[in-house]
Amino acid sequence: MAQTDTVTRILDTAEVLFAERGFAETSLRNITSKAKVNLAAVNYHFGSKKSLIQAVFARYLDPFTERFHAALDELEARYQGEVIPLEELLETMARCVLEVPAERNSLKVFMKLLGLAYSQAQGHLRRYIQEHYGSVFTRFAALVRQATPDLPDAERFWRLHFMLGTVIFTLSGLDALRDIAEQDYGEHVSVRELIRRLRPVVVAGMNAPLPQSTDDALPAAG
Amino acid sequence: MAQTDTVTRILDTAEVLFAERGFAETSLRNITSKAKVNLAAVNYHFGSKKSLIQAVFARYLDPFTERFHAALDELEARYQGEVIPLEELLETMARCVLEVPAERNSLKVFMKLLGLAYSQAQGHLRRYIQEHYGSVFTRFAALVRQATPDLPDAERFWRLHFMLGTVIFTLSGLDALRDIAEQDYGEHVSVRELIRRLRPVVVAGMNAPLPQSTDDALPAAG
DNA sequence: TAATGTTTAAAACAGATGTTTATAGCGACT
DNA sequence: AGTCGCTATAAACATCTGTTTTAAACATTA
Repeated sequence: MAQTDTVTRILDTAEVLFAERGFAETSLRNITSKAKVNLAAVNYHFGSKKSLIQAVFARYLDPFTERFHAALDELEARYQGEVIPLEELLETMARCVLEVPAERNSLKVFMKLLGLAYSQAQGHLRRYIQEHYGSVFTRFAALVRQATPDLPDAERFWRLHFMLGTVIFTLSGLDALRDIAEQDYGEHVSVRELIRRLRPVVVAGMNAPLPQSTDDALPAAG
Repeated sequence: MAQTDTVTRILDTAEVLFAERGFAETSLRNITSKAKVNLAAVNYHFGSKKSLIQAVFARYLDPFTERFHAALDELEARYQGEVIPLEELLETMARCVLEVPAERNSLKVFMKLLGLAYSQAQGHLRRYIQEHYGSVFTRFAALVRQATPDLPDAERFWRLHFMLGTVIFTLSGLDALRDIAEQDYGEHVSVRELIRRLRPVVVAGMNAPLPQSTDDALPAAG
C-alpha cells in the first residue's frame, strides 16, 4: 500500500510546514524532500499546490463538520424544541473543534492553519472553506440566535465573529504568546488551560451590554 | 524632489499590495510596475525587500508610538498619580491607533498589515516590531495593571492579548466579514461603527469573572 | 564649465518556483 | 506470458523571484 503511504506522508509533512511558515513560503520541494517523496507526487496525487492546501484543510474540517452536526443533532434532541443555552452551544463547538486534532496530537498545527486561512487566504481557500463548510456555521448561528433573543441580528453576527477572532487569534499565535508569557511569568501554559481562561471572556463578550447608539471621541476613518 | 516622490510612491504602493495579498505573494515587480518606478529603485532606496516591509510598518508605527507615549503622559499628568480607569486606557489606545491611518484614509490597510504582522511574520518582522515598539506596550501594560488590581497578573496578560486578538482579527479581516454581513443584512458597516460595537465586548471581556480553577469536559490537547 | 554625487533606466544574473513529460517499476487479471 | 492500470522516479520546462550590474540622465556644487 505504497500509494496511501505517500499521500498521507505528503499531507502530514505539508500541514506542519504550512503551519510553521505559511503557504507561499513553503515550496513543494520543501514538502517532498522532508516527506522523502518524489517531487512530482504532489501534482500526481493532488493535481496542484492549491488542491494540496485544500486537502490539508479537508482532512481536519470534514471530520469536524460531521462531528459538529452530530453533536448539534444530539443537543436538539436532548432539548426537545426548547431553547439550547448559549454556554451549551459554545461548549459543544469548542469540544468538536478540539476533538479532531486531539486524536492526532496536532491541535497546535490545526489552530495555526485556521489562523492562516483567515489571514493568508485572499482567494481560493476562503472560497473553498465557505463553500464546503459554510452550512454548519449557518446552522450553528441559527441556534445561537434562539439562545440570544435579546440581541439584534447584526449585533449577534458581529459578536460571534469577535469571539471567533479571539479564539483563533489566540490559539494560532500561541507559540509567540507563550514565549512572552513564559519569559514574563515563568509559567508554561497548556492549550487546555488557555481554553479555560478563554471561556469566561467569550461568554462575557457575548453577553455584554448593547453599545450606545451614538459615538464621538474617535476620529473618522476611511 | 524626485527622490522623495519615488520613495513615497514605493511605500504607498507596497502597503496596499502587501495588505491585499501578503508579503510573499507580492513581488517587487508588482510594486514597482504599479508604482511606475524602476525595479532597481527598491533595492537602491531600501536595500532589500525585508527592509521595505519594515519601512512600511515604521511609517505607521513611529508616529503611533510617539502619539501614544504623549497621550499616556497627558493621561498620567491628568490623574496625578491616581489610578487611570481601564476604559480610559483602552479608549486612549484606540484613539491613537486610529489617528495615524485616519490622516491618510488608510485604516483598512493598516489593520490588514497588523494582522499580517501577527500571522505571516515568523521571523524578521516580529523581531523588528518587538525591538522597536515593545516598550510602549510594556508601559501600557503596567498602567492596565494598576487599573485592574483584582486580576492576577497572568490572567490580565492573557486577557489583554485576547482583546488584541479580537480587534486585530476583526478589523484586519474586515473586507471578508463585511461582504458576508452585507449579503446577510444588507447593511454596510463602517469601521467607526464596528469600533462602537467592539467597545462593550472588549470591556466586558476584560471584566469577566475569573475562570474556575478546575476543568473537565474538554478533550486533552497536545 | 567641469566635476561630483545622486537617481533612473534597462538588462542580466543566479536561483527557486510550480508543473509537465517521458520512463521505469510494480501488481493484478486474462 | 502478456497486457493493463497505477505509482514512483528523474529530468526538463517555462516562468518568476530578489538582487546586481552597467550605463545614462540629472542636479548640485565648486
